[in-house]
Amino acid sequence: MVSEFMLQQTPAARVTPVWLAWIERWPTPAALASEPVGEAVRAWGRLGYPRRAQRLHAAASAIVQRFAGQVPADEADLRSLPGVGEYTAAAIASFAHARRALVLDTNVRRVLARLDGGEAFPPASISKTERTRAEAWLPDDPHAAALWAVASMELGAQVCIATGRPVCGRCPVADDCAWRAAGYPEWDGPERKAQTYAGTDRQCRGALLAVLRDADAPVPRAKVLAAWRTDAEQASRALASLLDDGLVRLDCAGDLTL
DNA sequence: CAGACGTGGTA
DNA sequence: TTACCAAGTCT
Repeated sequence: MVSEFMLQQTPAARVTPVWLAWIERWPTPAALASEPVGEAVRAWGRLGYPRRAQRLHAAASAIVQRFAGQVPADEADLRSLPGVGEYTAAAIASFAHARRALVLDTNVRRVLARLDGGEAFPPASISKTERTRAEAWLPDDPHAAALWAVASMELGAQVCIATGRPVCGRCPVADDCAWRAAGYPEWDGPERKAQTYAGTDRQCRGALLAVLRDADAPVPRAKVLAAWRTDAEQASRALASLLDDGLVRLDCAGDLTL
């Protein structure tokens, strides 16, 4: 569950060291839930999207309170936890509990779009067609389904990759691939819009939060805002949103902490 | 359903 | 150097 949270939109290579330290420090949901959420945000380091740390901490608390400290195996129960969406619930049910679940991440979606759909990429948002298609591939036996889930995801991550040319020479189903058979037609769907970052509120929030993550004591407001000199108004607004999100808190002296 | 939400690696 | 994007979730 911890790894799945960390892997949401974050490459595995960057997750590994943080995950190792996290699991050693907090081996159980109860261990994590017993510490302040700010410690989770700090331990999250530079993985990005720090609200995931906040949600993981909240999920741990919910597991202690509602599931006797045990990570649930049922998808609906998993979905009731903060930060656990369609993908993560299926992944935990499948990988951790060997349940039959539709694990449809960006890798599997791409594999099926090519293998079955004959297109270079899946649509921007997950469609009914994709779920139906994926369901048809999923074996009935739970253990076989769980194996299919890891295998299809890994195939997408290592072989049927998003960037550059796929490594079809190492693909076990290359001969069955509709996209390959069609001669690798270019993606003709809507432009995949580049995500901007420089100068955004996201970058600003990250800069402010980094100050608090690296500090071992509460920091005066002015000192936090000084981490974003380019636009004082933006910094002020970003800090307000961080406070609003609960990622940053005000101590009794008026200083800021995680 | 589009847009917000971090960060860093690769081509 | 810019552009893309990486095991998504929430609003």
